[in-house]
Amino acid sequence: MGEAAFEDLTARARIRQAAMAHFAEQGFERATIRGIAATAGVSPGLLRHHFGSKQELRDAVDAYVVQEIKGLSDDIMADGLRGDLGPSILSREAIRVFKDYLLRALMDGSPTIATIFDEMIEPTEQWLAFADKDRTDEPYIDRRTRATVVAAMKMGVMVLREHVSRVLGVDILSPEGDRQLALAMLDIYSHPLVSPELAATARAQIDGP
Amino acid sequence: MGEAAFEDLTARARIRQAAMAHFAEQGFERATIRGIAATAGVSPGLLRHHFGSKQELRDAVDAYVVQEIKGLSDDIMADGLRGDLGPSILSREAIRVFKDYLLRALMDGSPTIATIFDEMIEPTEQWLAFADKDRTDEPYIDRRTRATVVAAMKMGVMVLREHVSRVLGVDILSPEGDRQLALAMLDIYSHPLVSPELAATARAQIDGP
DNA sequence: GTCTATATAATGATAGAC
DNA sequence: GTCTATCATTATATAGAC
Repeated sequence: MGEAAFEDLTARARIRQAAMAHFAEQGFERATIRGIAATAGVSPGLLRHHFGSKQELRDAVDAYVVQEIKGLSDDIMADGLRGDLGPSILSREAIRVFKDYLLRALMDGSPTIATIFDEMIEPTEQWLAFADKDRTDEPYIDRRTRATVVAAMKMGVMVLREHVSRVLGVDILSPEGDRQLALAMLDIYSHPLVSPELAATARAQIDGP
Repeated sequence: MGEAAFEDLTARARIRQAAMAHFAEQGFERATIRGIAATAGVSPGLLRHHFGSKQELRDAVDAYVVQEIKGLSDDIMADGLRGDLGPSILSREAIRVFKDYLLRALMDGSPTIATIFDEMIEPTEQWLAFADKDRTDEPYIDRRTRATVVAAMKMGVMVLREHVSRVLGVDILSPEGDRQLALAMLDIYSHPLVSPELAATARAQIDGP
């Protein structure tokens, strides 16, 4: 799905696509049925005919996005929704809409979309298990907790992409920005940001009082 | 500011406080003038009298929040809005509202609030400068870029706090959740997540093709 | 399946009295 | 400074024609 020409889609699919774009760009509240219908090239009435209400339309889009995202490889999931996808059924532009929608929905608190975050934990945990092999000391915090935080860190950068892009002077969703971000994350992940001594001090401070 | 009893505040201040809470919880769009007025215990008309319009009210709250946040120590800034504040003019609950508002505004794209993110970069850069002393290899990416990403990572965890809290089973804004989060971040920061060899391979993959 | 037209509700904005 | 009452707009929801 997603590669067919917009005009070739059924009205129902066009409405869904248009809704996804509008919700992603403007958020659920600001997006209007009229605006979505206009983009889809249909009347507001037809929107109701197919989806019932704005909320139900949102639910439908949520379910669709979850279904499509879960169809993507675990690679992408583990990568925190950033990184090259290579050959995919989804065009690059379509991917961007999915990302945007997902990030927006994550903050709007959609229960359906929340499962996506949950499913990012597992691969991250496996990644940490691999990294833990090189450790000499025992982790003070269980792996699942650390995996959750790491997953949130990776996704959080995307959520704040507007600000990251502004400071860096390059859109991190562009090829060049994506490359810079990947290199920066790689560098950060492969080097400690806090020395063992400092960590011990800070830990004592947290646990102590 | 912020410690005075709500009822003791002037109507104007109560409106501002109520608006901050409503905007933070529901976002700018969903929040209503009537709702804010009700929380503030005033009429919708008085809201207009003092602030002119909903947008101007938002601008006023933005400016107020920026002013208050910037009054806090650089420690907190560098800490990415998490960590203990110790003795402060702001009560713990008030801090939470500030955090919530800030995080929401960061995503709603307020230019005024954006400056807060920008000012987090500098202390993060200094932190990285300190960490870089322990490095043997030369960073592939300039410090400012890495600082921006690290700052976004830290803040991103807070932005996604709803999901992090759900997975961990504890509100990361609660004392216990805050503690767990601090320990997890400390552990993550003080250990490489990617080995040098793997990093080199990945880097070649990014830069190569 | 698709449209037009209308009803209903909510909201931001406004005017004017006290 | 503060309120009540009202306007004008907009958006969703609905009904019914084609």
